[in-house]
Amino acid sequence: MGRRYDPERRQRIIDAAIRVVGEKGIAGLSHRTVAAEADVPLGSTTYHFKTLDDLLVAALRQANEGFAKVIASRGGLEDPGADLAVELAGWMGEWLAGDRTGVELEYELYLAALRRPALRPVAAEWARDLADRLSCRTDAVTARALVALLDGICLQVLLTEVPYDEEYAREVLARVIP
Amino acid sequence: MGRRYDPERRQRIIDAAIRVVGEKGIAGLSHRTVAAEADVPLGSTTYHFKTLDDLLVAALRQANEGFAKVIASRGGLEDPGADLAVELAGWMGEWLAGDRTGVELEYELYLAALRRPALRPVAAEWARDLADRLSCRTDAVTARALVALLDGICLQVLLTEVPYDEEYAREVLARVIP
DNA sequence: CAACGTTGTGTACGCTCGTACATATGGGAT
DNA sequence: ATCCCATATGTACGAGCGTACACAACGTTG
Repeated sequence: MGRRYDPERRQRIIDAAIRVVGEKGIAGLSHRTVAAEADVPLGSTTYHFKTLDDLLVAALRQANEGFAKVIASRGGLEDPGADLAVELAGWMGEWLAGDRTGVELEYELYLAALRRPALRPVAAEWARDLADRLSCRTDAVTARALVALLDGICLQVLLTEVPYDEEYAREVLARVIP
Repeated sequence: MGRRYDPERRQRIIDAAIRVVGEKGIAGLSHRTVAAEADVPLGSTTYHFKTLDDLLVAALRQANEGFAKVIASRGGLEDPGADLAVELAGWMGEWLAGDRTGVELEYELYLAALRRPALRPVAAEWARDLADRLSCRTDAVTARALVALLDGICLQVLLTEVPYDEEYAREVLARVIP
């Protein structure tokens, strides 16, 4: 038979799932579509991931890791001298101005936790990680509030197609920081 | 043949769609499931709503109207003497403590706009309406920021299963209000 | 080298789905 | 009274779905 003992098979399936969700959304994700995208037979996807939720958990976790890497590479928010509101607003603008598919992918996976309890631990982990990262620069309550506000602002842009206004974001973020 | 000339047929289909989404989520919505829930034949749903997006638009719009009514009935946020942050935090706590199905329904319909452009105008309308309502009590920038923060706080509660902390909400909402 | 268990593969079953379409019905225009 | 057309209905088709399962390949272990 065909290719055997492919140790990265599982990883390639996750990558394919992320591409599929990015292109067609979670609604377009099925064992068959990932199989086709990853160029593996159907049985291979059902073997590695018994349910689609399992696959989604793996995909969301990997997407989060990629996102964390992007943050880290961009200075990492560690400079205690810089203005945090300015930094966050700039970073959000950069993110929203970039590849829209990637942004939608992240948020779709994140928001899917609303109806899929299996994804909630991963979503919670992600929110906590970001808050922890901000905690180096401010207190815990403010960090949580900043995460909430960032999410809310991003959602307004994504859901209502109102263009991102960096000055507005800077202004309201600054108000939350004591 | 069976029942004819049912002028409320369309409305009953929308009501059924809302019930279906509330119980099984958008993923469980189909012409067939709505037809069964509304007790009408399959052809009736496809006749009144050519696509599921059409049906979702109608459902989201109706859900928004119901929500607006709830706000209006609860004092309406019009009293200029009351503390706005306290009012909003209390109202959010009441909403999140109530029927979880209803809360999830609202947010699922709202967030679905991320991947369904057809829903975006309705989502935008809803966000604008709420901001307008708040504008009686504060300036436009603050109103928008409050909507974003409310959304972000609700999402944290819904996605991560962290219990709602009204005191925290009051505190950070107050910071946004100049 | 033989038995075994993990990993990979192909296929088929039963189900639900959106869609199309032929047909029926009766209110309103003429 | 007659015709037209929006409304309503039932059925059938093809596609895609999750799942199950028998079988193939090969590293590991004894």
